[in-house]
Amino acid sequence: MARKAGRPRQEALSREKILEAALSLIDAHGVEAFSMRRLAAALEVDPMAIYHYLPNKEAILRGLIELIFANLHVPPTENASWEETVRACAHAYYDAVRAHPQLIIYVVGDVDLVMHAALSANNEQLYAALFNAGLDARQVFYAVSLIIDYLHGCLLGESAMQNSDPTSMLQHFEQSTTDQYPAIRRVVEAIQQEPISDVFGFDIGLNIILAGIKTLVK
Amino acid sequence: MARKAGRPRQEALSREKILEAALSLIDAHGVEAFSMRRLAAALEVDPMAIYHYLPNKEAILRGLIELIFANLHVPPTENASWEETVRACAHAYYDAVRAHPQLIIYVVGDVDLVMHAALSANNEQLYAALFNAGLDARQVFYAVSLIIDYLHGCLLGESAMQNSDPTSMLQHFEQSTTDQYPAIRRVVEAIQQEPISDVFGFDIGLNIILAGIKTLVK
DNA sequence: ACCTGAACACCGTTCAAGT
DNA sequence: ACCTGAACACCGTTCAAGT
Repeated sequence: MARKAGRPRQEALSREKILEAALSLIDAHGVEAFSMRRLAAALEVDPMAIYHYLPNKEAILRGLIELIFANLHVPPTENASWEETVRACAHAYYDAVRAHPQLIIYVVGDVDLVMHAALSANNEQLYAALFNAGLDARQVFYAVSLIIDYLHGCLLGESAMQNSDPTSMLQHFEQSTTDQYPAIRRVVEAIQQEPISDVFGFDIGLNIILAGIKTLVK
Repeated sequence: MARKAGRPRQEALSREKILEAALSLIDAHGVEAFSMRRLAAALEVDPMAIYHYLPNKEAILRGLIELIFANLHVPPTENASWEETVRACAHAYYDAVRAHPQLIIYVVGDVDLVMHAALSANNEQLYAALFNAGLDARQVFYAVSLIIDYLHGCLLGESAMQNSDPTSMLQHFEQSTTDQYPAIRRVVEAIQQEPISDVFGFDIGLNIILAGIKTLVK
C-alpha cells in the first residue's frame, strides 16, 4: 500500500488532465490536427481510456469552451463610469476568448455556454452599468446582444485573418483601386496611405456602439 | 456521332454541377454529413471523378461561399436616405448568407471572400451612403467593419440557436432569476413577461449602430 | 481529357475482454 | 473502476490504370 519512493507513479487519468492536454494540443496545432487518437498519444494512453471520462469528442470541445469561460474575469469597476464598465466587460470577454484563438469558432457556436457566460456573475456589473446609463430592461437586453454579437464577429474576423496569407488582402485592395467605384476607392486609398494600427482590435467599433446606446436614453 | 433519341445521355460532370449537388446536400443534411464520398454517390460517380474539377474538399466549400456571395444583390436605393441605404445593404448581405445557414461558419471564416464581397460593386452604394452621412474615408472603413462584424455575429448566433434545443435556454433564464444578481434578474424577468418578437433579427442592433455612426459627424 | 478502383493513412466509436 | 485492443464503418486523397 506504500507509495514507491523516487519517481512518482504515473498520475491517473482524469477529466481535468484530458481537457488540459486537449487544450495545449489545440493551442499548438489547431483543431484540425486534434483527434482522439492523437490526444491519447499525448496522454500516453489507449484512445479508449478517454471515453471513461468524457463521452465523445464533442464533449471534449464543450469542456474546453467551459474552461475558456471559466477564465473570464471582469476586474472590479466601482468608481468607473457606465461606459468604462461596459468597455471593461467587453474587454474581459474578448481577452478570455482570444487566449485560445483556435477555439473561437466553437465558442461562438455554443449558444448555451455563451448564454451562461452572458448571464453569469461576471456580467452583473455590465447589466447594472447599462441600467445606470438610463436604459430600460428590454433595451439592456438589446444592448448586451449587440455587444456580444459584435464581439463574436470581431473575434472570428481576427482569427480568420491570422489563418490567411496577408498578400491576398492587398490584392483585393489594389484590384479595387482600378475599379470604377469612387467611394470604395476613396476608402481603399486612405487605408493604403495610413494603414490601420495593429491595436485596432474592436475598440473603435465599441465606441460607436456606446455612442449609439447613449442616444437611446437622451 | 448522332445523339441517342429518348432519354438524354447522362450529362457530363462539371464544376457547376458538383457545387450545385454539394450545396443541396449541405442544405439538406448539414456540413457534418457532407463528404466527398457522399457527394460522389449523389452525383452517381466515382469519388475520384470530382477531383478532376476541384482539387479538394476545401475548394468545394470555398466554391460554395463564392456562390453565396454571388447571390448577394443590393436593390437600387436612389431616393433613399443614407440610413435606409445602409440598412438595405446590410439586409442584402444578411439574407444572402442566411439562405444557407449551414455554411455560415465557413462564410465568416473566409476573410478573403468576405473582403471581396465587402469591396464588390454591390457595396459601392454602402460606402457612398456613409460618405453622404458626413464620415471621412477612415470612419467609413470603421463603420463598414463594425457592420460586417456585427452581421457575422448575428448570423452565427442565429444559426447556433437553431441547432440547440430551446429548453436549455429557458433553464439559464430560470436559474438566473433565483440568483442574487438584481440587474440580470430585471432583464430576465422583462424578457419572460414579453418575449422577443420572432422578427427581431438584427434590426434593433443595426439601429443602435446607425445612431452611433450619426454621432461621429454631429 | 475524363473517369475508375484499389490502396493508404487516417478518423470516431462500439464492444468484449482484461485487471 | 479503469484501461486495453481488436474491430467496424467511415473519412480525404494518391496513384496507376483504363477509355
